[in-house]
Amino acid sequence: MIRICDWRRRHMAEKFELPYYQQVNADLVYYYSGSERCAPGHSYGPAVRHYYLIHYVRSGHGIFRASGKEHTLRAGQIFLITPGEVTYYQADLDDPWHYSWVAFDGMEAASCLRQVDLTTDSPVMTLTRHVNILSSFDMLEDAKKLSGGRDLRLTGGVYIFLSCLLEAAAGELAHSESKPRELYVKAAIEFMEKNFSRRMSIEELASYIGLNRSYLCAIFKEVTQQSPQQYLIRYRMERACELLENVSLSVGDISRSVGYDDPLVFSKMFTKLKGLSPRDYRKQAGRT
DNA sequence: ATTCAGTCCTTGGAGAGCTG
DNA sequence: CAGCTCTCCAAGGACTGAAT
Repeated sequence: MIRICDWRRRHMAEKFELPYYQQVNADLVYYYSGSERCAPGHSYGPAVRHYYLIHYVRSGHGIFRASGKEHTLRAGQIFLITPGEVTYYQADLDDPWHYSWVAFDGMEAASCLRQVDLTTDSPVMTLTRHVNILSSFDMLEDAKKLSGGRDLRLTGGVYIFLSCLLEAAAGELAHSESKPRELYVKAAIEFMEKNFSRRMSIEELASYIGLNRSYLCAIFKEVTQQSPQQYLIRYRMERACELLENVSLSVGDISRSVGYDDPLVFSKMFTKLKGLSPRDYRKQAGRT
């Protein structure tokens, strides 16, 4: 869901307990963006942000400190600042960086960033392949000049920027030499955990990853000691157990919520894995 | 609504072969 | 040679219709 934002609403939101994006139910919210050719030694922090902030190094060098680690960065690299984290960054004295940034937040922000493996523990990403990151920054700059539809265009710009990152990450994945199997499996798990609530085939999963189905099954089992199907079923049943605690949902409702159109098939699978039927599970949990 | 049986479809895994 | 695709086939999961 896209909602229009402006500084007034954000200001009002800060008066309440929930973050702004949660109050407006927004998946992604644009905060600000820009770019700068830094002077030698120019620095920021140590400081804390309450939103996500991504910098893309266009040229030059600099350092980024977060979570007790220092990263030396060069052109083509990205660094992420996560909400609540104390960070510090500084341009190189001899070859100061020129970078662009975009700040955003929202309920889907963390999920999107996880998909490209940008997290608090892994805040740096190197882009070795050509991507449209620069044009997405240009688009954000153009959007700022609009008189009508500015906020919508800026929010769209955040989506485009993140899609460029995903595109880049996919390119890195395809060309990565560091344990690509684990990366494929990780991507497969993320796909399953996002789509478990609908009908999904392993063929579709393999197609999404860009691998042959048989080969994906082989490496998935090699890494996780279980097949993709087994992983998906177990994940669905764990989610079903959580849903069974909500007595207002029927077994049929839960069945459909975890990707089984047919409650009978769901019940059979649940009984097989958990040793008792969904109804008995709910009874045993004392939630009848 | 539930159960059952028959059928169809999907999956996992093995092995051969291709490619850079 | 590693990484991957393609093909094949057995097993079992999913679906459907009939019976209760």
